[in-house]
Amino acid sequence: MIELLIRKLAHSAFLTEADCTTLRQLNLRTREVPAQQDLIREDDRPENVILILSDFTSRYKILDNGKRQIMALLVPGDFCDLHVAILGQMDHSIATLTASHVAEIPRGIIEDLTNNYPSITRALWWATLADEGTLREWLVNMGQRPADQQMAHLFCELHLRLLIVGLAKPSGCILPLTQKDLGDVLGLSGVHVNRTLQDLRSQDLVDLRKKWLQFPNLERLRRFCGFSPKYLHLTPRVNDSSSSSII
Amino acid sequence: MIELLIRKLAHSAFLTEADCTTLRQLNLRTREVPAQQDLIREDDRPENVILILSDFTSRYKILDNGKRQIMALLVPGDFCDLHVAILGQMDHSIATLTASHVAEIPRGIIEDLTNNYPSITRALWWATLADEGTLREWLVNMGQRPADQQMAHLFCELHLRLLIVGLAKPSGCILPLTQKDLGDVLGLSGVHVNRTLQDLRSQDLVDLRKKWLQFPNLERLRRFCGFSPKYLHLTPRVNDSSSSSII
DNA sequence: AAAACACGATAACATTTATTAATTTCTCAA
DNA sequence: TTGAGAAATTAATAAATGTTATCGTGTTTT
Repeated sequence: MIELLIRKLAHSAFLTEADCTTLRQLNLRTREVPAQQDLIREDDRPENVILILSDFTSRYKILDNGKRQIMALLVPGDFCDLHVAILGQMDHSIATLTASHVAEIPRGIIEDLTNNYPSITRALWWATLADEGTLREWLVNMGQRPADQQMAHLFCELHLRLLIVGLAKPSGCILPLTQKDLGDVLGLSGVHVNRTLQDLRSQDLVDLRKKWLQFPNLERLRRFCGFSPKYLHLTPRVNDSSSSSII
Repeated sequence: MIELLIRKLAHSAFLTEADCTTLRQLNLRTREVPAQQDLIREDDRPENVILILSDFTSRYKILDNGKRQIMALLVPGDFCDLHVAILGQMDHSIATLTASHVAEIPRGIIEDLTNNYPSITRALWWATLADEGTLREWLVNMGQRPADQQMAHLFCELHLRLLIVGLAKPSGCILPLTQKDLGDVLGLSGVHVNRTLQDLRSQDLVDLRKKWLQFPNLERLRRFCGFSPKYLHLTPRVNDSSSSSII
């Protein structure tokens, strides 16, 4: 299971073979969490760091008026709360969208890693900073792109992030969100998500059915929404022919 | 000038008196930058860390279609790029909005601080993480709040951030942005910014004229937009009566 | 002082997106 | 297998926001 994390961090340009060995020796206890369950709640002071191992998880906030904004989608290999250690208190919640497997890593293990393995530390930093880049890109997406391009952009991003951890095909990937969930990610109503999805489909850009996202023509899709993955800060790995062509 | 930074970091709950002394001994070289000038450009690999000393600066991205999204407003006491050291390459640009004073801090000084002063290090971490919280809140703002509340929320945030560094009055603060700039922050057209501003004014919530933001009734404004500053992670300072009531 | 220019205000109109509600399809549990 | 609930679809209408264009005001430049 830790392989997911290794595959992801391999794109940071910092991880060495020795680091991989170190990580593989970690003994992770995994557990299954039902759908729509909070992993961490606003105001919590989490003691452990949670690593997502399967399915999708969301950072979200719910406003006084009952509206929900999803601020991040976490996919396998992502950490929930690597950064909260210092802050102490969560200013938002994290919940599964579907039933998921997660690992809880005691904070002590993380501290040991950051104290003794500088390149792993740098890789973890990199992961946090890539998350930040993603957050900024979502803001750009929401502020400046029309609904269809915005949605297409999100799909391109998720597809690439899943490719990196070996969980997508070149032609498509899973998308276990309801249209309402998607709306809460994009800041759109569920009805408009539906309309937009059909619009993308009619343009032969995206075909979403039964939680599977299919891209008839990925290149065209990326051009359509101006997707440029620079903000994910991926470093192509030299010794992996399959991933060198992804980006 | 470093006092600005100290005042800000004092809200992190980590800074000691000794830290303040350490910071005061830094010898900063400041320079003035004209309006609308890039401090850092996309793809740069900045060698120094830039600290804002006066006026407002923006993180932004420009899309293929020419639209600009401002992803952050930096106010005096904020760092531009504390985090890019590891990432290496900027995925966005930073530009002044009006003529500004900034200090360039050699990376070596930052490294010295983080190597030898753990509580300063934690305070710098805190600043980065508060930035992240702000970014998330902007996303919530854009996705779920109508234009008037969204704008009011931005004003409440800026006012509080300026209060912290001693640059605002309880009743208002400076806002050196054009309506177009505001639109690029909020994801609204310039025309709609104008409409919304008048709307807020007619509700006696905000009065913006000549770059000065006046709040006839701050409490009502905060209630109007559901402003809750938890996401800024401010720790009230015990020995400062003026700031303890701000939050 | 005059000219050029940026900014703000206003209006008319177009477009996008939200809301509500009704209907169908799908999924999952009994 | 069936029934109940969730999710997706569709349509009609309303509301929010964008676009374009014009005009006035103030500011900077010459």
